[in-house]
Amino acid sequence: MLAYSRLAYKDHDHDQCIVTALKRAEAVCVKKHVRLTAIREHVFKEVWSSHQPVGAYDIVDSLALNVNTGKRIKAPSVYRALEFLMKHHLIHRISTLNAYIGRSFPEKIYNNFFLICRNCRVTAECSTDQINNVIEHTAERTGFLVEQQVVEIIGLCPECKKEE
Amino acid sequence: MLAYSRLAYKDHDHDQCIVTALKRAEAVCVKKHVRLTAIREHVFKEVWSSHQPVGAYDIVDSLALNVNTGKRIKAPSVYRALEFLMKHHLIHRISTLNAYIGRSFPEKIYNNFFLICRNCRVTAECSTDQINNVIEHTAERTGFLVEQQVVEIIGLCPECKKEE
DNA sequence: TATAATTTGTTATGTTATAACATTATTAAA
DNA sequence: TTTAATAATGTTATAACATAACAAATTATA
Repeated sequence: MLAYSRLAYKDHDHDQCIVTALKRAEAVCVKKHVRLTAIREHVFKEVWSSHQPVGAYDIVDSLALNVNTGKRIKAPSVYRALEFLMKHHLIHRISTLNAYIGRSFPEKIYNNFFLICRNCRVTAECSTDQINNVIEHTAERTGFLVEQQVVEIIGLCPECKKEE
Repeated sequence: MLAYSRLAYKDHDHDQCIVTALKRAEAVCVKKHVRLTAIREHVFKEVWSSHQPVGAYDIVDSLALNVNTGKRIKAPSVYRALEFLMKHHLIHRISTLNAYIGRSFPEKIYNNFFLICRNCRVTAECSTDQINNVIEHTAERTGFLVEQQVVEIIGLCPECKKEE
């Protein structure tokens, strides 16, 4: 079965995406007894601000001022928040873009991959067991133990394909 | 069919790997009427100096002095050489390590992936049509046009697996 | 040889990420 | 409910990776 973040390619009420994602994140944090602090929540929302991966320094810039103290939030704080969000499987890092994107399938932690549009940068997350199986199977034959997968497909999304 | 760079995991005469790779690179350059200049050859050999991906600044450091002029080869020169080698499919960039590694299958340009040991960093290149097919097939179902693939598997190589 | 095209040198800077240590906030224990 | 432990954040500095812009030298071609 193939699941992917279809909304990425469609007009939609993106605020709703953010609200939903945030609710899920809150639930995860409650369940795990970890804290979704103000900074972490801000960073999470910035990551979720679109279906394009967001760079760490974009987040630094857009956060600009700490709402509580009026001080500028600096890179290490943002990276710490990203690290926290990664650790708890709330976001992904897109290796080929050095950027971060929200998780579309919080329940499917491992076998996901990404379709990254080289034109508009919109990035869809896909989830299918097939790719996982092939990777596991081929790796096993070489005696390699798979722990983590980075599968990033670069090309043209359905919208940008039309225009070429 | 699965092909992978088995030697990466075995004791072997690595100088032979370098010699073979260099010969192939020379042949490619002759065929394409492009120049494998001194710098490019040095960079190529450094990339091939082991079965672990090599960082650009490792190359800068190890090149140290230009054999011809006695001047230090600086980052831009190394990056240009890497760019050239990438363009002509003579090396790969490993996205998750920001590092470069020689191509094991010069003839198989697209559907390759990597098994990267998180312990010793030894990286084996694999070539199989299966993974390619799955990716193509799944992407197509979403209307996405695949142009490039980054498939990097992180885990433990056969040797390091034993020791854990 | 003159001209164009390619390659390299050089300086500076942009971009991404983390180390190290001080301070503050929160939680848990006494 | 003060006290101690833990977690989170602030702050400064720098490491690591990469490229822009322009000058000089080298190589190919007319």
